[in-house]
Amino acid sequence: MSDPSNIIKQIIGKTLKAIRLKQGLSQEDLAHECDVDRSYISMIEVGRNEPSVTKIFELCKGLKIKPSDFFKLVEGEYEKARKNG
Amino acid sequence: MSDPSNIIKQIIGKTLKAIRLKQGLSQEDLAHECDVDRSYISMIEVGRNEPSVTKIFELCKGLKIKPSDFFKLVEGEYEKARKNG
DNA sequence: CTGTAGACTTTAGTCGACG
DNA sequence: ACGTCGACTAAAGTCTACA
Repeated sequence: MSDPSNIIKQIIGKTLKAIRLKQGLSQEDLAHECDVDRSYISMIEVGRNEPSVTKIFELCKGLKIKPSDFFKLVEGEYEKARKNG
Repeated sequence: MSDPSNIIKQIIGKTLKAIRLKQGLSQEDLAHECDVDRSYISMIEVGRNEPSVTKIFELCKGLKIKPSDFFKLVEGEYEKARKNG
């Protein structure tokens, strides 16, 4: 069906990982901060699962960033991907 | 525990409906624009289902708004809800 | 035009354990 | 410190049809 499903999943994972690394956090650290499973964070970052908006809000809380800023980054990457193919 | 799951679900639905109505669109119109089922849009607006980020991007495309703007509205309502309880 | 109800398939999300 | 596999429960998402 609509293929953007995979694109966004990948971008979310990539974005999450970039922010986490920039803050010098391990997946375990973040998992503990947000009270979510570490293996689940791994799945998100790898692009295997697409987290719900609720989960993203929790993740952002752990990362101390605003969800709207996170989604702005995602949107930026999405537009970039759509331009290039 | 505080059930943020439900809160965000409700806010997304409420936000989607507000934007849709402001544009004078019916659920059917929007469903046709985005190529998603009409009954599913109803479920979202009523707060029964929480749409994935991918779905929200599709919905925003049909509404001709930027996803980041949508999430900004959601975040605003979320903060408001957290302040009041 | 909208909400809801089945019935159904796919995916998210949790958890323990292993390389 | 990270990825993944397996198994499970819950929820997303599709579609038809009725009030």
